[in-house]
Amino acid sequence: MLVSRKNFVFQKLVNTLLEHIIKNYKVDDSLPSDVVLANQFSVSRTTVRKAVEYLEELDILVKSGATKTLIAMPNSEHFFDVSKQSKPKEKLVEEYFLTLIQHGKLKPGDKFSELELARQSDTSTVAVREFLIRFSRFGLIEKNPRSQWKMKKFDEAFVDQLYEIRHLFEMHSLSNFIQLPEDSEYWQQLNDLFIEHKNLSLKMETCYDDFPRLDQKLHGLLQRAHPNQFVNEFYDIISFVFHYHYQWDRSAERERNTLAVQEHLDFIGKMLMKDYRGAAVALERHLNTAKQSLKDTAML
Amino acid sequence: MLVSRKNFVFQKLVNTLLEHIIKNYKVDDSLPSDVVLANQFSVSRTTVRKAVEYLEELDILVKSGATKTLIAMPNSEHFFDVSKQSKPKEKLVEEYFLTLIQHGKLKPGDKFSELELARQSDTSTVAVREFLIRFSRFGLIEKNPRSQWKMKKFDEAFVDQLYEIRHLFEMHSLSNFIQLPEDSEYWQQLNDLFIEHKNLSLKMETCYDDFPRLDQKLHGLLQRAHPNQFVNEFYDIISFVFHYHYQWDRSAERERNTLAVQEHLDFIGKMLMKDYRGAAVALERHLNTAKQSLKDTAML
DNA sequence: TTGCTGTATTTTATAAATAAAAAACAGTTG
DNA sequence: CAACTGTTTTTTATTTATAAAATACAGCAA
Repeated sequence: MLVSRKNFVFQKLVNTLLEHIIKNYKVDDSLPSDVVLANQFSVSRTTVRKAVEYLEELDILVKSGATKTLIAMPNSEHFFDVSKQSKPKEKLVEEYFLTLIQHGKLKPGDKFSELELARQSDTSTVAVREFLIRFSRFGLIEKNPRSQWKMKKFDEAFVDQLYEIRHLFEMHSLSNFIQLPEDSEYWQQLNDLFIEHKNLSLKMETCYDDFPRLDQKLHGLLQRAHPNQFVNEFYDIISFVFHYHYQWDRSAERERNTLAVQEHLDFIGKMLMKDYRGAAVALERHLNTAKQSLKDTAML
Repeated sequence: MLVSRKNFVFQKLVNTLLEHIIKNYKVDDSLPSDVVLANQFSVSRTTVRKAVEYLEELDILVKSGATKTLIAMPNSEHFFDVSKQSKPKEKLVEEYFLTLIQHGKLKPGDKFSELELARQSDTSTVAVREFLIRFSRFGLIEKNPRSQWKMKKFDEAFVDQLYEIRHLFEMHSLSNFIQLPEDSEYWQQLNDLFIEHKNLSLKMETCYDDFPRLDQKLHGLLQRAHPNQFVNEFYDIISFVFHYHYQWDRSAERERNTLAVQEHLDFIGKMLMKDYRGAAVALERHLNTAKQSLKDTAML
């Protein structure tokens, strides 16, 4: 099972090179130098050379000194079958791990082993380890040396602290947004978003699961208007925790989202009317609802 | 050079066990069961067994079935020499890496290799890798697959965003502190801290490098009064970045700290007088000074 | 010079092997 | 049956080996 040690970068380069040739060259044309190709496709020259060598073997081009002359157009046979190539390790682990969580196989307090994860997700322990270290910044898992990883229990203090920061950040974003000049493009975008919310609220019966997208969009807009990498990173945590807990309790999802859309509408509406105080109150109410509903779900 | 693969946990347990015996037992006493010992010293029973076996070899105790009888008191010869045991890998890497940074060997924009770091710090690439991943949450390093790590360049936007959050958090901490009941112990602690600042300000000529400790203490106090893990983590970043940049420019350190102490005094003083507005203004001023001085140093 | 090729060296990613430690299992005894 | 011991199985930590890719070096030609 040496699949993962295969020369991915090489194969991918060959494929892009073939495509590139088909699109931009014809027989008898000559290709740019190694260095140019390496820069163009963001790989090292070593890889370019190997790929060119390979194309020579395929009788697609001939190389003599500095010139690479195209002698035949590539066809579909020449491409590497990339479909069977599994995704990047990191993605594999992540997907598998999140699936476990979403299916409730890993609940707060549970322990799990790196080795097991590696086997199940068809990756190496190293990949697993690196993912878990990265993931641990969400504050949902922890480990002691020589001992297994453990899902942290999710106590009320955690939720309170999380929402305390969220409150702080969103109020801050709000106050920044309000100060945007009248002719800023973001006001238009906010208006569009208001309409999107309005539309969704009309067909809430069927499309209630479309809300998270809008929620994401609203946050994205506020972030673009006044970017801050720390706020952004924090929001990753928020939205993960959010998913983490709602994934296995969809019971009240429609009601939850219906309410949330209404609160968003209220909030955005007040903003559009430049009613800062009103918007702040609406936001406050929204955050409180969200916090409470998270608690209700998580602390059963 | 198999040093690092040695049985650290085992040796440490033997030593603590010997100490424990000297302190609490005498010849002919019998020791508790494996399980009890394992729990008491937070190791697995496997390790306890190996340690007990080892003590038997040393003729310190005899085991027959369930009873472990002490037959001789341990002496200093029996202890493992723990001094030659290098610290935990993680610490080693961390120290070496931070030293590099502090000596200006790694400046923004520089690249460095895991292998090199592993060699220099006398650890494995795995340990290095794990440290770097963990460290990357500070946002000071980054890497692309198959490529080396790189010190991020430290632009003005980063400082602005950092201080934007700091501003938000510290104002929040302030407003929380002000709301503490009159008889809260924290007011007393704040008062003590005020006096400490006052004392330091008198001998600033010589003890100016004592300021960071007080700064840390002030933050610690605010955090204890109203704990929030996210704020805390963020402050780690702040203080790291702070060190990262001042370490190689101590030129104006005394003036910087003298000013900072004055600003702290102003700030704490206003708090003690319950002058919320005044304290907020003082804090604002302090943060601006800090930000500006960081920029002056970092953006040379 | 500059920009290229060919070759050699380094480094990262990955696998496989193994020691140390933890955890699970199976009896035994009071 | 509860608590223990002796034994076996798993798991983590660490090292070593190697393929893939990136980088550095040396020399050549315009």
